[in-house]
Amino acid sequence: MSAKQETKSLILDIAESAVLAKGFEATSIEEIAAAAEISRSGFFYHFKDKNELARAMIERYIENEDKLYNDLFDRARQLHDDPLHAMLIGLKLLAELLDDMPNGHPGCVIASTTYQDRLFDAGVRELNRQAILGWRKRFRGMFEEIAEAHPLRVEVNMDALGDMVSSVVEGGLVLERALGEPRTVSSQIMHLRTYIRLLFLG
Amino acid sequence: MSAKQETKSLILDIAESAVLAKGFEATSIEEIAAAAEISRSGFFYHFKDKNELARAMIERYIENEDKLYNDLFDRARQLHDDPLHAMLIGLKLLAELLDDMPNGHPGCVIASTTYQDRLFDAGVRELNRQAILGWRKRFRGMFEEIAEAHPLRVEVNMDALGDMVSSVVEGGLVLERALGEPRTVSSQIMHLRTYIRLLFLG
DNA sequence: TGTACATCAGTGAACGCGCGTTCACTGATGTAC
DNA sequence: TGTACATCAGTGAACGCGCGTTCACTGATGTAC
Repeated sequence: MSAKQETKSLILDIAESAVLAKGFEATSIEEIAAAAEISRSGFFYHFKDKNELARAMIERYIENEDKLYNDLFDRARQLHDDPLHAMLIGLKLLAELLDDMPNGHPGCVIASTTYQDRLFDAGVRELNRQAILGWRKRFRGMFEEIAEAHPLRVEVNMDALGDMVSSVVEGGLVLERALGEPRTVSSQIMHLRTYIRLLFLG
Repeated sequence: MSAKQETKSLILDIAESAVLAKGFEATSIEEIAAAAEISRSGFFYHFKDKNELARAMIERYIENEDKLYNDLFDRARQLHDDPLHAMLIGLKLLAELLDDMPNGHPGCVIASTTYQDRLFDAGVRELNRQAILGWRKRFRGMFEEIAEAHPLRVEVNMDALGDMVSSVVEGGLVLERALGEPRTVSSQIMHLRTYIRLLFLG
């Protein structure tokens, strides 16, 4: 990575953690620049305005999460041939990964920006929407594959079942932050895991 | 309600919907005052500063939610004697209530302020924490009562099960806002309902 | 290898604007006698 | 019932500050010949 891209990436790191702590509007370019050890005008060499920072930050967050899910469920699939057990292993790995974060998970950029969406243009809102829809599609596909091997014991809404993974993570993160209890998200994921097991195995 | 309290309540209504749309920092006293048809200094007759507005807004939100849960699960209990079926009815009523909101649920004040918690003092953060702990206690108690009549078929973390109601609502609201699909939260609640049924009845 | 020029990754000062908050004041309503 | 005073629910002007953004400029590094 070039020096330029390292600075840009540093700016995005700083911005992300500040936005998760205070929200986008309350995060000033001054404080980001200071933390990155450049001047305020140096910031504008990397981003033409604050909205472009938001877009870059969200795009990067979505890419990182996608990669995390890819790696994690690929690995789970290598550990077990059956799609249901691979899913159960994947959820356990996800719970462990979230537990291993020293100060708890810092929060989700999508949740934060969604709760401030009138600050952003339609492009940013569409980015968030597509991210959630992408995860719905990913997990819905996995659940459909599971249902072929293990017929569902009750009728359920498959889109909503696909959404459930994102929903449990988002809900768990809100509670984890509000409570200050580090293992909150992972406990919620373990309940989701129990639900999946009961749904397909009884 | 006195004219004074009506104005105060109007200010809180306006502030709540603005905060849910843009976040607290981006919501100016000027815009709140304008919408309430008073002057900026008129606002300060009702609240000594912006932080006091936040506290009042959050306190009122928690009281309203508590009352909603009280009414809803009291009514469910009147409809069925068995605590499990009362819970299942309560969750169905909750899902219907959320579906009946014309433009989708506007979002949760606790989630919004929790994702901006560095803006507020420790008192406000403690308020949010106690709200979540209160709901944990409420639902954990209900699940324990259910477990006496219907022994659990798998071992689960009861605190996390109590948290699940809040978590599903919070997660569903994030998705509902991000997607712009009105029935998202209620679908998640229906999955929670199926889980509860499977957990206690199989 | 030396030199001229271009590009890169910024700096520093200045801008106009909107923000939260204060303060002296005010007209309408309520209360005491 | 009339009047004096107090309280209520605000107003309007002013304040200092920090914000996002612009712009002319700069020293270090890269490239062409």
